[in-house]
Amino acid sequence: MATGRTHRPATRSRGIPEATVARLPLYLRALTTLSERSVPTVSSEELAAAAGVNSAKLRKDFSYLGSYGTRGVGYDVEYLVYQISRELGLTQDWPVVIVGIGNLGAALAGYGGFASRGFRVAALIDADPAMTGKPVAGIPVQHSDDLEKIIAEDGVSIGVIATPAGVAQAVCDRLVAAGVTSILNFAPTVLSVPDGVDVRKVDLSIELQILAFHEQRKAGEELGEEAAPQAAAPAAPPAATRTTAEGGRKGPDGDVPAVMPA
Amino acid sequence: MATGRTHRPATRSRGIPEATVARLPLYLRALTTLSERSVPTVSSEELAAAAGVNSAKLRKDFSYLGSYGTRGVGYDVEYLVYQISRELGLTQDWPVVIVGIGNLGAALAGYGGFASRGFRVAALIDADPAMTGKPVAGIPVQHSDDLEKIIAEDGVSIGVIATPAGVAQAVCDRLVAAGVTSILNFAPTVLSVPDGVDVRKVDLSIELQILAFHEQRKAGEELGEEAAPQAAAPAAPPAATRTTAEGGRKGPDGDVPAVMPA
DNA sequence: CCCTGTGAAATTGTTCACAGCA
DNA sequence: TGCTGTGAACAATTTCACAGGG
Repeated sequence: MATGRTHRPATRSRGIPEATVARLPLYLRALTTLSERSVPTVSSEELAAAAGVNSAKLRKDFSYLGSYGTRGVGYDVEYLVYQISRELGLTQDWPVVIVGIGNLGAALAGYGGFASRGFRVAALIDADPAMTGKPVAGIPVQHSDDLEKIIAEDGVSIGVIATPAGVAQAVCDRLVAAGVTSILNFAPTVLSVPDGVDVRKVDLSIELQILAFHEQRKAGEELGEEAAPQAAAPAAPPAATRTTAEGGRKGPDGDVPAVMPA
Repeated sequence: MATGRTHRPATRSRGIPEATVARLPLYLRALTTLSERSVPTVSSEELAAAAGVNSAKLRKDFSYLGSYGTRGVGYDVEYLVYQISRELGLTQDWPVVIVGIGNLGAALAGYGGFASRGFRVAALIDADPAMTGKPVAGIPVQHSDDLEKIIAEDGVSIGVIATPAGVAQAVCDRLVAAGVTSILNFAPTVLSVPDGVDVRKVDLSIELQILAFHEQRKAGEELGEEAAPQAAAPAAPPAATRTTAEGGRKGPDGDVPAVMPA
């Protein structure tokens, strides 16, 4: 992902599959809920249901962490909460800076899920001088001139970018230069970072587009596909006439359910 | 994903791999940028770099859509923008409702990426009567009592949930009952929906936890793993003594780099 | 006998490498 | 000659199904 950074070259460390890592927080949340309800143990079936996955997958995932269950019984909730937390590194404190305190940055600053799981908002940073000193979610906003100093002083290694797309790469570069090695990017841009820096992206518009794709499919299945099969293709194909693409393989409707609107 | 809904039972439709669908918006964004700069054509190499993927993957992805490139030349930017937009269903208008107008909901309402790509914010809905009528991002907030009416009148099929976790399932149920078939969920809960309804989740805290995992790994590689290998496990393991898990397989440090702190 | 842990099979996704067209 | 399109090799992930401990 990101741009640099292949996978995890040498040092495959322990080798917990990435897909499993991505689900651990899900399990942890479900377990936390059970813990609050003082449920002592869960079966893989129950926990899987609560986390929205299937039980075989859950058991396989847990098998990468070790044998933490009891056959015939299930998993001890408290113990598992601890093990997963430790595996995820949540038993330690992670100071985080949020850069770009617009609506989104403010929402993130006030998001309970941050504080609850070992993450501490060390600083809110914004380039607008008018924001400086203004408290957001109880934390005073600092000016971006001090970014490097703040990161160094607090030993911040995780940065959240909630700025406009235009400045995201510049902010990213400064964060990385100052020592940040993990970035959560909300700006709709591809960030390029040196090897060793992790970037995760959250992109609202992409998620919606994926939904639209499936939504369109649903509509096309019920009826016989309609919704403007092709109003008017903006530019014609590359060079030559449309011949190639039209007959070449798929084209606008290669093998859709095909019913022909009218 | 979600809770119900297996994969896409019968009607495999055209069969564009899910992983490819998830990348199409990425390509589209890169292409749009090129289009704005009036670049006429791109090679798979260039486009891949702009989208942050490798070129073989990009070509393979495009091959599922059809043969839209020209050998020896590359892809026509405008034409490809159109083809991908159509494939994603962005050539039609998608009215969207956002439920829960807190900081996050407001950020979403004002997010440019929504309006720009065929998505139209049809309504903002909140349960707080004090919010009703108040304009957010230029759109007046409506009360959740009218949710069903709004959805029916505007023919909304995509809903965004930005409410507190506690009410997310209830909101989801109402949306689905009213006819919404795609949901983008920002609340930290697993939503359960009937078959045929798609749910995508965006979870800030999960992303951070994944970053923390990798961050921890990095720290553990440089030094010889430290950071409190296990301060004090909260509850002991299930029943019996720790024997099983400790010697059984992995336990707290099964095969970590192992250097022993002190 | 219930429920975990896990090999092995099935599926999905990625990368390679090159044939072939413009 | 340059770059797409794609079979085939490879890798990751999911699912099955069942051995085996409590």
